[in-house]
Amino acid sequence: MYVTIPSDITRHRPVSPITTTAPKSHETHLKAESYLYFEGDPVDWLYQVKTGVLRLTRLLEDGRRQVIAFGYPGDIVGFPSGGLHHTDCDVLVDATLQPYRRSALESGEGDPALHSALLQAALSEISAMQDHFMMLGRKSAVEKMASFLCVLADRVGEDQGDQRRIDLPMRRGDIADFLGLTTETVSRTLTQLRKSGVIAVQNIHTVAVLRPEALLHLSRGSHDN
Amino acid sequence: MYVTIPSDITRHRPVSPITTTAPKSHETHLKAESYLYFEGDPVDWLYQVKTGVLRLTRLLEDGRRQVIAFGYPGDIVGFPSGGLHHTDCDVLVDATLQPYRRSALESGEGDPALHSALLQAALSEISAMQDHFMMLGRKSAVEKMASFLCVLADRVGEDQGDQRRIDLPMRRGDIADFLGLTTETVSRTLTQLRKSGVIAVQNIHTVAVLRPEALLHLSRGSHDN
DNA sequence: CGATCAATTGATGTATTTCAACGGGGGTGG
DNA sequence: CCACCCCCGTTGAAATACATCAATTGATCG
Repeated sequence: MYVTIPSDITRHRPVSPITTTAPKSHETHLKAESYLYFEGDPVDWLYQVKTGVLRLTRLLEDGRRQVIAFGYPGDIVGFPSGGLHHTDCDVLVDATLQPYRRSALESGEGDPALHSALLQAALSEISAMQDHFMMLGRKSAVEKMASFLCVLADRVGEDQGDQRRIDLPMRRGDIADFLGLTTETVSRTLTQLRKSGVIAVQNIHTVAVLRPEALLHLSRGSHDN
Repeated sequence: MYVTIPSDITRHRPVSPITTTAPKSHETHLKAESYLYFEGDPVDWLYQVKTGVLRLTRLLEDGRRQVIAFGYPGDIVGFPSGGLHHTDCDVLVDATLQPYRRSALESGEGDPALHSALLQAALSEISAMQDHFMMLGRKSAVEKMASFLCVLADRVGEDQGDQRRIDLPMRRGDIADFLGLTTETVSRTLTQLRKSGVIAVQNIHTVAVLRPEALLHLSRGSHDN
């Protein structure tokens, strides 16, 4: 999951379960805290997230970290480059994964539909990452947080009465490393959004969106509230 | 071209001319200032840059801009998502392009080798963009500029005596929008690098790397110098 | 040669980081 | 079962990197 530009045009990229002849039997279950793969590992499988949440990270020698993406249901993780993984990937929330052979993407012999679906997923990935560039490079802290919450609300928010509830299984530091901020700034920005009545923080891992339009405006940088 | 992490392992991703049966006759020539495609255009062709430099940009409603990438020889541009282009692309330096049908990537009928090469290019793209995330989200201005110059020196630098000459055909504002900075900061950072003897600015569009190791250290954030 | 636009440099402002202290929630061990 | 502890999140105060605003220089072109 990347922070794409909220726009009614680019709406909802196909979070489709890849429909294919693949047998459901091979589904993999992983517990929180466990690692799916490490940077440098050879890629044998790609995975589509069915349930749960993954975290893809990249580390700098001096300890600085970038959370590349969160893996939410529908996302496909593990695209190889030079046959290798280029991030670490671990599990934030117990997850169910549908594995696909790397060869299904790269050679595609066997199941053309699957091959095509994986290819399209890779291409969507590129596009989504481009949006994410814009966010990392050009947006302020509030805009980043608002954008992040918008995307989450849209993708995995759950209706609760008339407001939308968002679960944040990751830690503040993960959000920070995802958005290019510090934990302190993430925290401050959340309280700021809370105090301005845009969201409510029900507990550390749950926020509710009280004024969706306001949140969207903030994500776009409309400072005219 | 993205700002990848300079590492002796990840060295030089295959900037290979796609070797295939494709006839050279179809090469396209484009003059500087001209546009190759716009955001929203349907994708019919992908292009491998043979000579020249392209600029891929994405615009925000309020005018903020992100330069997604520069297209240097070896790079492939125009990966579709949902069949559409998601950036604008125009020409910085007169360019020669080798076009490939979108179908060569997506259906691959006809030329399996070409299909595979384009797919691998897309996958490298994802990996390179992940490195770029790290740069945008976690690096300081000096680190960004140093990284940028390192990558350029490595990819398109030309030996000049014992130092390496880099051509910067783009404007300062382009570099800024690429690295998530302002033109002023780009300018100041360049003079800072110049005054510290790491580079020499021969003219607005040409810098020479005087101390490559120092530049590399700076790009990594080694502040002990 | 003057006009124009980009790049540089300076002065000032500010958003975010950094450093530091505090508090709360959850788990563990006594 | 309670107490303690540890980690994480929050909040505050101070520092700073970068942006913003503004003026000057420098290049390019008719």
